Amino acid sequence: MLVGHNIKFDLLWEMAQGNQELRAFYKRGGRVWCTQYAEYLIRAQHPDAHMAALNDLAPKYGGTTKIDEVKALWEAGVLTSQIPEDLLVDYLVGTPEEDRNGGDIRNTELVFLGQIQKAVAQGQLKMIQDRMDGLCATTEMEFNGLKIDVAEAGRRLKVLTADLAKQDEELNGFIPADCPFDFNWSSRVHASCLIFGGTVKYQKQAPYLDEATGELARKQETETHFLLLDGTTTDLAPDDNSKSLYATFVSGKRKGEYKTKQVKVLGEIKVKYQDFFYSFPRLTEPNEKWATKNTDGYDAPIYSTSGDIIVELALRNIPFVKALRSKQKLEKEIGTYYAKQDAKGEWSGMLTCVQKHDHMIHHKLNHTSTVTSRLSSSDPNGQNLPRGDKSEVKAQFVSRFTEAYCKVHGIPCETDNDGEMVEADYSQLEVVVQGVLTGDAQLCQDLRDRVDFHCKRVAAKFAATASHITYEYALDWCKNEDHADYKAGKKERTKCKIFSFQRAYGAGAATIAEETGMSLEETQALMQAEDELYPGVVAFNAAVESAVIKSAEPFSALGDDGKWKTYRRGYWQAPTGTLYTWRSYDAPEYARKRGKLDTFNPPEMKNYPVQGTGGEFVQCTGGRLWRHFVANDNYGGRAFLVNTVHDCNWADIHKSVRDQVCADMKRIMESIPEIYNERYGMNITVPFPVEVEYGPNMNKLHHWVAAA
DNA sequence: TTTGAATGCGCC
DNA sequence: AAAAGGCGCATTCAAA
Repeated sequence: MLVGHNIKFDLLWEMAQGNQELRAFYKRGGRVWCTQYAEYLIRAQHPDAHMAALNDLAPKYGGTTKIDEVKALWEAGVLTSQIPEDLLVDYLVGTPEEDRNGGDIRNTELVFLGQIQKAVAQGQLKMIQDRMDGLCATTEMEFNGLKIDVAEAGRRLKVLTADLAKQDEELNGFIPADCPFDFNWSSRVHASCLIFGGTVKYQKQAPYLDEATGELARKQETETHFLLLDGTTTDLAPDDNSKSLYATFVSGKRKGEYKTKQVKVLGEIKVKYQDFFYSFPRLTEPNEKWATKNTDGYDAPIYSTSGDIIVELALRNIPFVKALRSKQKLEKEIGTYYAKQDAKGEWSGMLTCVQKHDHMIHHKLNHTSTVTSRLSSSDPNGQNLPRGDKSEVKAQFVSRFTEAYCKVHGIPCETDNDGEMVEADYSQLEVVVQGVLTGDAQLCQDLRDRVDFHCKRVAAKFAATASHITYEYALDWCKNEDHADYKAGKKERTKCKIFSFQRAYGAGAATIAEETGMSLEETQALMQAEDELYPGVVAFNAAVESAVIKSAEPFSALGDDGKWKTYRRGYWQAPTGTLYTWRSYDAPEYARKRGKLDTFNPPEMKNYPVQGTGGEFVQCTGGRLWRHFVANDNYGGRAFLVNTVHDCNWADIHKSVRDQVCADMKRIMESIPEIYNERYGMNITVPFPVEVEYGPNMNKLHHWVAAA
């Protein structure tokens, strides 16, 4: 076993050096243990344990703190190879006084040994081991990286930029001609004032009154004047009539020359930045719930101009809102997923992460940054790329198996790019996980029957209200395009789909009614039907809540009002061993009156177990996938794992291994019941169906079907 | 000029 | 009588 703190860093270094021993080590069953990751899991993903430093952990496990000298050199940008060797040795294994049994390595060892004890005591060892293989998988994904079609990105960026210019031109026609400041449609203040009326405060350089004189302030300048005999001065040059009034030198080197004097005079009118106000008339009535915390120049509320509000305004025939919505979308897409230069010339956006020499992006997959044990991604975030129905960004993500690449690596090649991208997704992962965790008999049966949950809810909704319909009828109504009233059925299904997600995680009837457009009564009826249909879910949520309250310990924290108060922190442990923790928050006013000062947040308690366990399953099978790829030498260098997004894995493959890779990914990812029933003694009775897609880029994927 | 809060939006 | 959750990144704006 290789043990290290944030070991991904060291593994990536070794891989970049071309260390072949590492692969051999893995092949013979070698494992890793990251003390940073283990600490995070042992502490139930408590925010304090996110990306913890070894320096902070070591003293808690009987170790020492790092030698500051080395740390200081690193922070100053000195390369390790440039640091004196004896200093590095002291840093790594301790000083001679410590018998060379100290330093970073001893600290890591102490932390590791302590963590093993804790993990065993808390029933977390298997879970941590499985996640460590998942860590190897993401390390491999980061190392492999994502290939970007830079030419395609450039073409798309040009099109988007031209479109944006068009929207800007249209929008600029709606700025009042007398607007005295630089109107910015991206400014929430400007947009709100223009649409809903309001006063923009802007700064401009302008003259001002001098407090001492009451006159316009002016610069002071000095001028050279002629001195007159009466002691006054003048800027007029002497002429024949006036020269007798001017003073002259009567002796010395300058004898006969006119005397001069430096005098202070009022110069140009001074200006300074001052606040000015410009009011816009109201074009349309704002909804008071759109008010933000911000105010305009006269302290009136600024209203949100976010996407959904702009969409709502479009129904009111406001002439420019369509262009404004287009601009918002284009700026988001260009700025976040392509590239943009700000006023200072700084570049931002995803394309700034593309390596110039090989057009690869090596994104980060972070294991210790969420409270639910999910992964996060950054630099760039590979987990929030716009979907294909929204944007073409994903078309930039292509295969690395170009003709040139194949030539270098001795892989046969028939076209200019023989590669394909593969995405393997769990279907409805969180619903499946809810079945596993709650054990609800009906939910599990429905999952085994591969029921369409949204259609089932459509049926339940109508069963609970006036007209009764069967599940079979709902299925036909909502999904059969030939059904006489298919359009209405599809709409009903969409509403129920929104309902499902909101309901599952604790949204209130009011929120759901608002979101789905259903009436409050309709929503409540559906919620009740749901509880009756799946009583195990209700019981499970109650059990989590009672475990949290039972385990809760007090702690102090700053409240919303800036005062230190006592809150509670409680825990719940999943059957896999993963721990979850929640803190309480200030109770609402009515509860405080009855002496209840703090409460736990039910939506958080409902959400973490499902979201976290889903993430855990994906990481576990990610580890299995990685082991499989290692054992097969990445299919002879023809397939690479490259990304994971909460319920899916991506691979970059040569088409010659497509069927094999797709079949293997599907089989391994679907093996969750076998893994957890054997290794964890669980009793999972529901399938984890995986759909596999492949295609020339991540925006053009087709379903893969196993050969008969 | 830098920093942090607020807002908004991309994904699951 | 309250409550979908989890992220990362970009922009604006006010304060330091």
